[in-house]
Amino acid sequence: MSRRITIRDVADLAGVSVKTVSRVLNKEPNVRPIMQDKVNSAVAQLNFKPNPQARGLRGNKTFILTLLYSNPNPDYILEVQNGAMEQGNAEGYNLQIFPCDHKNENLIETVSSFLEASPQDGVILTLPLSDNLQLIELLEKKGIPYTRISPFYSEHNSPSVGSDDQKAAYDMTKYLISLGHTDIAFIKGHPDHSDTDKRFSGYKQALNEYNLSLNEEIIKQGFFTFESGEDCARQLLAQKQKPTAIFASNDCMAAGVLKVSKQLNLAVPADLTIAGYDDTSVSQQVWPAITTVKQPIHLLGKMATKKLICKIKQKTWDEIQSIFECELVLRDSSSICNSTTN
Amino acid sequence: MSRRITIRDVADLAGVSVKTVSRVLNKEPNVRPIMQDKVNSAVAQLNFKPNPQARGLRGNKTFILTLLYSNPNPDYILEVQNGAMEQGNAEGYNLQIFPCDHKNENLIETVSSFLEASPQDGVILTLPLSDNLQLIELLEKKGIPYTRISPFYSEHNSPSVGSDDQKAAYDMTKYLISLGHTDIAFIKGHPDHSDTDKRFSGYKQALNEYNLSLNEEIIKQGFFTFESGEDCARQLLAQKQKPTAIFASNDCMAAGVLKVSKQLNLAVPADLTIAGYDDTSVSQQVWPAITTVKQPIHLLGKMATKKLICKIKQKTWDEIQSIFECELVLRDSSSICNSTTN
DNA sequence: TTGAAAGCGCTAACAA
DNA sequence: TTGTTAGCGCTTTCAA
Repeated sequence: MSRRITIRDVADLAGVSVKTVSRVLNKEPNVRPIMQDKVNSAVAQLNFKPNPQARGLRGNKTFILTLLYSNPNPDYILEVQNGAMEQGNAEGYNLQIFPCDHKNENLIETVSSFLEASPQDGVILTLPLSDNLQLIELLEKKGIPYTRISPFYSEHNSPSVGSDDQKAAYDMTKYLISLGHTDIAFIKGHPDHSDTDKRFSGYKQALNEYNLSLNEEIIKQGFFTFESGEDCARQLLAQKQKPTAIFASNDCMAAGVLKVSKQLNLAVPADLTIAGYDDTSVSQQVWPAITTVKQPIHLLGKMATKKLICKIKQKTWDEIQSIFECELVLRDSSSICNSTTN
Repeated sequence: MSRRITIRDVADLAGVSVKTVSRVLNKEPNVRPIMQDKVNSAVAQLNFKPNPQARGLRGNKTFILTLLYSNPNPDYILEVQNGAMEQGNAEGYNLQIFPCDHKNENLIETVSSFLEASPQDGVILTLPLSDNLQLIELLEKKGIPYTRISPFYSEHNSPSVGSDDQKAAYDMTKYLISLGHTDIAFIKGHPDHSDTDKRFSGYKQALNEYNLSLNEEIIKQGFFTFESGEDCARQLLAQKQKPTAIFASNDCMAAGVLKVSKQLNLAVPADLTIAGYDDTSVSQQVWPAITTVKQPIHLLGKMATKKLICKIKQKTWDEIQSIFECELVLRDSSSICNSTTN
């Protein structure tokens, strides 16, 4: 391994002072174009890359962003990671991850000690951490810039991005209604996730708009797990008047519903229409493939990172909260209602 | 935000020199216990955390490990990440991720420029990157310590960890044979992944041991994707003499097989036994749930990290390559062979 | 517009 | 065994 190229080497080669090189590298004003050219060509010639640690030490920066998450859905997390990476790298930041367990009693302590021990320029929070008030308080207290993905609470006036879950759930419900379904069951997500409420609201909104009454008997509390989907499906499909469609708040639970339907010899979609949410791989890999909602997860990761970097650089952004549209992905688990009662 | 606590504050409070504090922090020898106590209590009192950037700048270290991957399987990657995090954090390292695309023509350049721009102490490689000779050469040339997860090639004598894929595939095949199956089809994985060969070898080994002939007609080339599983299944199940069992090299493909079976009105497992590999979430969320092989992925991530840190610290490790056992996960997609021809 | 010098927080080399 | 000093590679301050 050869000796590291430093800013001094560049300065010597370009015949300028180190400060001038620094100015050019950091795009500071007040450098004559001639100087800039000299520096740039020296940089290129030596393939010089400034040492982030040295830059950080002096400027109290790290060029590291941390993604904090506690989410059992690998498809979701990986897509957020990819989006965050893409944007971060484009702007010269690296991405550090810190998976944690939101049910852990010592969460705050754990995160706090992590943040102290490993400095970073900013933090990205995903659900359900986005809504963890203690965590937000901690970040505020420490003065660490952060953005949140899909938060429910917006008191803190911190930048956030999200997708329009309510509208998507509304659209999906409307679609189910358009297929002729009137007994549309709903399986809610985990009460700790704020998504849960938004999706449920969209469902209610659509029913309301079409003058369908809200039937508490066909609204079940799930927990975003496959098993909870099964449980709810068993309850729903054991009722005298079975729903003709079940809208589950995520794909895992929808897959659970599909399993139970098959066990009960119900044909999907002929006897029962199923809809999920998230467009995770399982929704494509079961049969029939599940009709679902696709969130722009990659984009959320990207934009959260973009906003975070703006905040770090003290630049302003038009909107504190940006909401992106989801899209319906129609697959084979949904069809026109065949029920004789309708 | 208050001023950062530095080693000087600790030294002042403890009434010693900064070097003594440094010695205690780094567990260097030749410090009297009395001094150690003084320093430790000052550290605790001030809640002092050394600045990794400053330590790194001086010692040419970063305390950052990078996980390099290019793998379409989120369950796998996230589990590796978690394992690597767990071990890394325990030893004072942070984990940076760098997802890349192994099919990208500029992969080497991309990684190279990433490595130059963002210094780290070591790199962990997962498949298929573990077998990318150019990448390995790059790391060797730059003198960056690395470990590989599940590599096939071991020329480079670098530490690696892996699971015993051949044995697991052998065990699974033997299990299928024990159920009375003799026409056991095999769907191979992507030719770029070295896992593919190991799994196929295990299959062949078992057939051989039980004097079952290798029938090329029921061995198909898949690509680890759901669609390739479907394609292979369609070919296999269109043959005059259908296999009674299909062993797919991963769960995605097994899910594809399951879908096709259902489309063809074959009952699983009554008419067809299906086995997968990887124990990803999809294997549990389809119905019937798929019999599969569980790799100790979390452990692989952990051990790869542990070995990497040893290498960084120039400590030795007994074995250059550690192999861990997989386990069979028997679910509902496999049963005793009912075929009348047997 | 440019440069010299100081210093970010820590550790290595050396001195006491 | 302990302390002093220099310096890692960069940016900031201030002077030219």
